[in-house]
Amino acid sequence: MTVSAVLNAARSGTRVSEATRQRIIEAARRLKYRPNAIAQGLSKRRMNTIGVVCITQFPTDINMIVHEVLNGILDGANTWNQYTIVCTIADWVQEQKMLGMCDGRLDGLILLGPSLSESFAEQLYSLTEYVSIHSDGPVKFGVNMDADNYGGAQMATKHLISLGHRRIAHFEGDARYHGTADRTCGYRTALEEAGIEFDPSLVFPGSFTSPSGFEQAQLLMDKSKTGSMPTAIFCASDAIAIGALQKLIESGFRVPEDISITGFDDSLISMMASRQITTVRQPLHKMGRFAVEQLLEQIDLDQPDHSATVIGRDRGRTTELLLKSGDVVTVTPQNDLLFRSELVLRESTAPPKS
Amino acid sequence: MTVSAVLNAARSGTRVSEATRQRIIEAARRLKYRPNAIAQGLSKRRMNTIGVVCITQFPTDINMIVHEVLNGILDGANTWNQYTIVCTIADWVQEQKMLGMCDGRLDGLILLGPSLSESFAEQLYSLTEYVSIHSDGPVKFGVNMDADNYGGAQMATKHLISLGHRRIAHFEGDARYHGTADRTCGYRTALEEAGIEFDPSLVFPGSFTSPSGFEQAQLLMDKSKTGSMPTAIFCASDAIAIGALQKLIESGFRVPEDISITGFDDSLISMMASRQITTVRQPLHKMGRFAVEQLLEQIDLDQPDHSATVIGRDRGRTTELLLKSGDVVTVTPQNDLLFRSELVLRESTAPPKS
DNA sequence: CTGAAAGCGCTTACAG
DNA sequence: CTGAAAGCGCTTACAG
Repeated sequence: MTVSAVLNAARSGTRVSEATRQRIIEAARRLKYRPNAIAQGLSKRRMNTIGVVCITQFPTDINMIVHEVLNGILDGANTWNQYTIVCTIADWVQEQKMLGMCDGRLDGLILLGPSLSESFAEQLYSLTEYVSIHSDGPVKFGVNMDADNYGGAQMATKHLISLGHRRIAHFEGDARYHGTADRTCGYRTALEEAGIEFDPSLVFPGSFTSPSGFEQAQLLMDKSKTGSMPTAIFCASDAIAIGALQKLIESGFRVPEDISITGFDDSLISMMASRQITTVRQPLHKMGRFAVEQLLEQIDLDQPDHSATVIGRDRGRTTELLLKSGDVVTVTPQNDLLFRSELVLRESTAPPKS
Repeated sequence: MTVSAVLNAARSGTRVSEATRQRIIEAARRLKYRPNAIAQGLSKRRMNTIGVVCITQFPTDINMIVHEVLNGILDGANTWNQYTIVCTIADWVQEQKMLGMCDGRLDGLILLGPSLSESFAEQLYSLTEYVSIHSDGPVKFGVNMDADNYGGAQMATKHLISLGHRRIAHFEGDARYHGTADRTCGYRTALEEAGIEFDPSLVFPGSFTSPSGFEQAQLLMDKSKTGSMPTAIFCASDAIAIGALQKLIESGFRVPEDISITGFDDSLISMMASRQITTVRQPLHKMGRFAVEQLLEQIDLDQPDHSATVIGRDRGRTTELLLKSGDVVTVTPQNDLLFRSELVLRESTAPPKS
């Protein structure tokens, strides 16, 4: 008991005489004593470990989003002295694997891009605290973080309009992700605000990959054989933009001279395409970092220092929070935390050819 | 005891009557019993967890190497039913953090691109088993994995020579990494085998980043103002190649028409440059996967199935192993495991102009 | 100020 | 075949 009290200097509940304290410290040094975290964990029911679950990243996938968020999480884990167990699953249907992790080895879970049924969400919540980022849909029993997809899409589209574009296509991402609809919605709003009629035939469904962008560009060109091509495309991800860019350049279009392209994400890949992509920045690193803070707060409910303060309300429907990091997030009625998006101007957009 | 025997079906040491077994299974189901991994770990001194240590990946870094290896490790962990604790450090001088992880929570460590002093290697080894990938130097008390840097560099250079190039520059990576010298050596051997005199003034030191490649290209052009430019560059990494490519294109050179460029790694970024980069493939995913197998074998020394069989020896200096995965690796006298490199032809190389 | 005792939830000889 | 007992290495009331 005395040894425990001395070595966990933090717990200063008990008072120990200086002589005993020194004797213990000296003995510990001499014996090279190293506390066993498993025994501590068993006793304290706290491992200072968070779990991260994400879909297996295929080696051929250029999508860096998950890794950028993961970097943020690892960064947050470092500053909050937490260990991180990273677990990849092939599919969100592998629910047993997630339940299996909750066997005492971790204190909470961060889910990256999950797709959870409500019943599973409840089951998981009975075992552990969790938060998610980029959830497919509303997340029950936990907080979900995302970028402001609506606002970001609106900004990107407005930017194209301000350059003089009137016919602007939209290449969508995976339909199951609810951010996809938000982005389409933001695009549509920007058009309508500018008095441009929304044309559903300019919206192309797809997925968040560059092959998808490639195909969507092909479809767009096929469709435009009879009429005229749009002068700009708002792509729902950087990967889509890169696929579209490649296809269009192959087909003899110049970007941005003949056609402007914007992406979404500001993933690292947006810098590396043959034309650097104008895009909407999601603060992926910050989102990962904050997920750790948020999760820790859910775990230690007693912890007094809230990571955010309310700074505004919008007709009671959304709430603006100021995070300790200085970032502002919006809480939606569905309890999603939305991080501000930001337009990043690069080479792939320009005014249309007169 | 009986419950334990029944629930760990694996341990069939003790025989239990079918009636008791059913009673136990039924009770477990009814109570939703879930074994506590921490208690198991405390008792068995095995957490089925491996630790991975790597340097913090900065958000702005396009270097995907660590993530590709990590994907391989996570893949291997999945197939071998291990959990993975990922820990980033700012610098390999943060030795306390690595020692601190070895508190019972993990059974072994994989170090990614470490730079260890011999004394620290010994200290670490006293606490846990470990393996490393891309170590800066020879690794004591553990196995290090790497690609065949010498052979890969030789292949890349030979390829350029076979296209007709005679003046070939080499942009080196970080000098502290011992693969750098191997690559320069392979480059030199290829030249000499082709009867081309090695010209030290064509070798440019640097680091494995695209800004480095950018600078090295600048230096090369500065140097060549008086004489003539080489017609090809063998870059020690894809990131270097991408930086060089960008600088050269900016400066009015066409790639590969005016100058050929090869990279090294076959990182995902090599596909995404404005000209797809001809490069040397390191099997990063496989290396990560195998690191898990190798580590597990070191941990469970009793485990009978060796992951490799000896298939050849070279004058007693190196040994060829055939892995269960079908891959062939070479064991060097320093006990490094070298994976075969492979030339990947893409757009950035072509015969010189006449 | 100090330490005996119980408990965290398992596993593993060992005795019946 | 079955279960009492000790042990894994800590922490935490609690009694002195």
